[in-house]
Amino acid sequence: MNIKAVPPHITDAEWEVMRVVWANKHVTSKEVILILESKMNWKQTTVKTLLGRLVEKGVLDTEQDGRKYIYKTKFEEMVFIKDYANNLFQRICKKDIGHVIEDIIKEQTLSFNDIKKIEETLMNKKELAISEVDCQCISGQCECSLHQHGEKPKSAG
Amino acid sequence: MNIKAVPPHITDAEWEVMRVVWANKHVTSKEVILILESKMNWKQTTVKTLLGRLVEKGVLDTEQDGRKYIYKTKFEEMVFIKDYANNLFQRICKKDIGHVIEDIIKEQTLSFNDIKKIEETLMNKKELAISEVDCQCISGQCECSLHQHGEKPKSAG
DNA sequence: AAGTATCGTTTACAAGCGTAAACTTTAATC
DNA sequence: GATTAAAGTTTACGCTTGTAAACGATACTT
Repeated sequence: MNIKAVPPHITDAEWEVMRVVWANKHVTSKEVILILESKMNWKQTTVKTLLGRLVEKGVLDTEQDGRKYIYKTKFEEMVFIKDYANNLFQRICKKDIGHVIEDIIKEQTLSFNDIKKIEETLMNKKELAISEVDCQCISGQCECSLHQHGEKPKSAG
Repeated sequence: MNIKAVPPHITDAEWEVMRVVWANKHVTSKEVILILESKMNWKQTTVKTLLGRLVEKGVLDTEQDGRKYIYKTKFEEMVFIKDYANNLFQRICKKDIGHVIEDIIKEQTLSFNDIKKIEETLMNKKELAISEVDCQCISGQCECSLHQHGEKPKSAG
């Protein structure tokens, strides 16, 4: 019964470090320091602090190798990405999700192949589609309650 | 030359308050307090503090009405949603954006109509599609640099 | 063996955030 | 006009985050 584990929360600075860990199967602090030094302009100890916090939080595992550590992630990047995305969709009225997805598509750069893949995903999604998404906001936190039939008001002028 | 203004950063707690402001054209602190009291279990002053900080940050405008204020937003909800979404896409390799969008679609609940709209958006997007998205990561922060032709490695086993 | 370069660990410290008590002002009521 | 209730303002306080300096332990060098 694989409970979909919500990963620990990581901060922006920690995310930068994690990208290095994800891109390389395993890393040492030195490697992370070198990779991030120009992008982030961090002192060495800053990276070390962040690695330490990530270990504390249970995001990274360490394996000793002489006097140094090899750091490995315990969570795939996608877990954090999904968490971040879910976080966004939890802040909005469920009825608006489709609209937000449209907006994302308009905003981001996509290749022909990306589009093809998304189209396929959408085709499959039709099987699971419903006729109307249920707004799950509390009254007063979205506009749905202000009118009858679930549709959001277009121009409440 | 409408510069796309990045809105001030608002915190999670502030976002809860903003949802009330967005849902109602304008609100008083009392209204916000009433609307959020059961969901958030906040004391009255907590809401007042948050409203105060939002005004400080320039997210809300006030208009005095006797001894009380009428609060109005200076930014539409969509501005913050877009900002949040962009924030996500800035943390990942550009080549993965399509994949993440697919994932979002799989994960979220959508109506037939949502799907239809997204399909239309995708159709239009084809005009702007490119043959290959350029990874904009620095070397060491994504896997693209580990091989030749832009395609991400499937299973680097 | 002594010196030095490298790792990791501890401590630091200001700003931001969640959450609220205490205080002040002002409008409404008796 | 004095009292009270309702708004806003000030102060608070512990935790998190970004960013590091200082310190201690250890491995390589001479």
